Amino acid sequence: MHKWDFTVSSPSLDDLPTALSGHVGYLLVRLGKHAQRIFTLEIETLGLRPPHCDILLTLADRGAMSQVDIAGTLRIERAHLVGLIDQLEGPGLVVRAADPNDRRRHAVTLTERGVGVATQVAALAQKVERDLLADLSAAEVQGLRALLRRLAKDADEGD
Amino acid sequence: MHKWDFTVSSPSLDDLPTALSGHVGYLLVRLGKHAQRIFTLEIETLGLRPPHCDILLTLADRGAMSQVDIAGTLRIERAHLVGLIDQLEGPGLVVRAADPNDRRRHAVTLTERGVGVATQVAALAQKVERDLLADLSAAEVQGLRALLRRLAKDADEGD
DNA sequence: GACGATAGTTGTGCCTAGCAATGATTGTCA
DNA sequence: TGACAATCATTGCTAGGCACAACTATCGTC
Repeated sequence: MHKWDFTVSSPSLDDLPTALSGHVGYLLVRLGKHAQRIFTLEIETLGLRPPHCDILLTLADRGAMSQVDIAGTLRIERAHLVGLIDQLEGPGLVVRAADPNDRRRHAVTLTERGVGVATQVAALAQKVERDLLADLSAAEVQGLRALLRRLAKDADEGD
Repeated sequence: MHKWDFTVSSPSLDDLPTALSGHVGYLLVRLGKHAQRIFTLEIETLGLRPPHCDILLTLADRGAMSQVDIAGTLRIERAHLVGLIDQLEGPGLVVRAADPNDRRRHAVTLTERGVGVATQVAALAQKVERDLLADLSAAEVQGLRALLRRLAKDADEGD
């Protein structure tokens, strides 16, 4: 005889102590990791990881930027950015150009190919967004986004 | 003459391309990391890291649990849990006991000291929660929590 | 009693993140 | 003009989080 005849359902939120699942902070951490995970799987086919995509989308929106500016905008360490830009420059998605006004700076710019990949990334991000918010109404999504934006702004000011 | 007389304000959400800041997914990732970061700083004084606290709070709520159950509830790898339990057993916050019914299992239980620390952790979590949600009304917090809970539940079912 | 499944453990590798230090360049100020 | 602090990109080091494979001991099934 089986000791347990029912299949053990994957533990859901209901199994969590309210000391965890009742906290917005914990939910944010958990959902943030989940969103990161499914996005990572989605962009795997492009040979990119999340920070690469953040950089591509930022450059697509802003045009040329120095590495300090990119790092500041995306809250990435300058030091890490070096390798990330290298990995984007390898396949020819971005180029580093010397800034004539300030020879310490490298102006990072999207190539034509980079623009194309950025477009694909944006499409995949939209897909992830739809999957993530499938069960919410348009009004709920709008309200959620507004609240999260306020929290994010508060967090930025707190630094 | 200074080239820039104004101090460069820390880049906020307004500096982000809407391709990023307009996505709930991106906001969740960013806020999740932020919540994790301030909580980590808060519990540093206890010599603990976030996963330790998750375990302590879960055990405080559930009583004795096997390591697989803990791992399943908290979505932590069994393998990773081994070291975490070790680190909690070292200072005497939990104990591993042999389960008489199943000698493969180790029943992990809070010690008296563990119960005390779990209480401190819960208090710090409350503090972080207040800081994080300082600018939201009670009704907004409630609405936000409800939406996040639904998303978390969807995410669990999707696995 | 043989066999597959489960629990705990060990090890490996990748990604993320923070901090220190260096060389080149720039802006400031005496 | 020249000394000096600050800035930019880079390299190196350290550590946590996470996923996966493999091993041993034990359990449940047949």
